[in-house]
Amino acid sequence: MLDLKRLREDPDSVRAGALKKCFPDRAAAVDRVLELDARVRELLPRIEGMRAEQKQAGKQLGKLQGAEREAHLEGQKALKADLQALEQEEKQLQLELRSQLLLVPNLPDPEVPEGEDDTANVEVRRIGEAPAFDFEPKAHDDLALARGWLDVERAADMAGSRNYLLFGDLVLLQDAVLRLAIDHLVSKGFIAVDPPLLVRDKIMEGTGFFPGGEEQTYRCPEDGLNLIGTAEVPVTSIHAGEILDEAQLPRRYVARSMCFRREAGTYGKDTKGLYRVHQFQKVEQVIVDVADEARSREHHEAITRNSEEVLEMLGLPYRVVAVAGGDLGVPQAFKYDIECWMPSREAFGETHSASRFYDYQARRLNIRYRPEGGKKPLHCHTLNNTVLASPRILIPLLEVHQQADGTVRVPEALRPYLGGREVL
RNA sequence: GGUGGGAUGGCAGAGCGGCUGAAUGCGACGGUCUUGAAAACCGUUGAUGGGUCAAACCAUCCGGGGGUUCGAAUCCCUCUCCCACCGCCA
Repeated sequence: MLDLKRLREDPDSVRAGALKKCFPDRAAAVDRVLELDARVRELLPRIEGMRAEQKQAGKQLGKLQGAEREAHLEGQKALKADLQALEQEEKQLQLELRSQLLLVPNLPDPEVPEGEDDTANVEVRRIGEAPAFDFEPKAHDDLALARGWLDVERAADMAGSRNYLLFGDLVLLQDAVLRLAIDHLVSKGFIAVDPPLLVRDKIMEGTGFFPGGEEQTYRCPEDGLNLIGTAEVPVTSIHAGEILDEAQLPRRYVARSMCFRREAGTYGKDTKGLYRVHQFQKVEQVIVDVADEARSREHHEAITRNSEEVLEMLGLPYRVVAVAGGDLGVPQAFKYDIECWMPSREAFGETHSASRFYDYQARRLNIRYRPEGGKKPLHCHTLNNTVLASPRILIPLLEVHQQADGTVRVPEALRPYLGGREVL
């Protein structure tokens, strides 16, 4: 969430930010927050004054005896009743204030492209060439089906649409590519994490997915738990409520996890193949560091590069785009998507998403650090990026490296993970 | 699932219902000493909100929520988590 002080001092830019992100109703939350805040600030001094009085008088009461004590007691009881009424009102206001504040989106950075949706995204760079085939290339699912690597019909029978069964070498390939991704990040000093996949509501709220993302989430209300849609959620929350030493920062984590998404409201969209599915595996990188915008920006470039390096090792052509305001989520300040070339689509398809948040998530999760010199704790900055998500990455991997006979070339970097095999 | 014990400041760990925002130790920070460092010694050191140019000052916070009381870290209820043992089971 945003700093209430900042919102108080500069509501216009917060409102403008929400509009740039195409959240008009959330821009309205800004006004609700201001109104509630004003009422709290009017009420609070009165309550504090009364409490001070109660405290003082109470201390004297402890020393009094007899009739004097009785008289005093009456006054205290009356004060208590008045105070309780005001406190009740204040509590209500604070609850409402917080829930409205949670709705206010993070401010988009100035360089976020204007625009309503992903058609306004701006290409930053393009690496690699779309492959030219001297035969009729297959789509990944047709290829996989022909090789007995994929079955969507039986998967749908047991689990509904947008599910899949993978078999044989494709399973091994998937494992290889995920492991390559982890190893690459570990070699850069990231700490490998295996996080919980079911998390509490407040963790979903802390990372900015709730309120708003409930529809996209598989929920277990009996237990108050939710299946994560990305390891960003548990990993960013590792240090929730803590005050870290500056010397411990930055924290760099890389997590491999299963991810679950309901994909509500996407009926009929991307129904073919393995592009949009309900469960998938993802290797995700997360950084928690000091509250320094310049450093956040450096980290953002670095984590984007990390993922690009993996794509380059895999021999996949891709481009990086700066995501437009209307395509940004509530908590992000800026986001790069990496899109891989997918021959069957004759287009780039999103495979990665690198975001920086500044202190927006850290404020919600209350992740702080103590700056060198023992000064006041500050809220950290957080960032994250996909390293690799499968089965989506299998789309370009199969399609780009396919051969005329239906086999698939294994990129050199992957061979050690597949027993040295050059072709699948 | 059952029973018992526990949750206090960055960490460890005390705490008769009013004199406790909290002893003590560690750590951190500042200083003395030293060529420099270590050790030793002295001092400072919780968070949040309000307030102030900055202070002073005021309020709140002892796992979360609720209650008893004029007054709660301290008593009661409840939830969560941790630890131990029993039962059950991958």
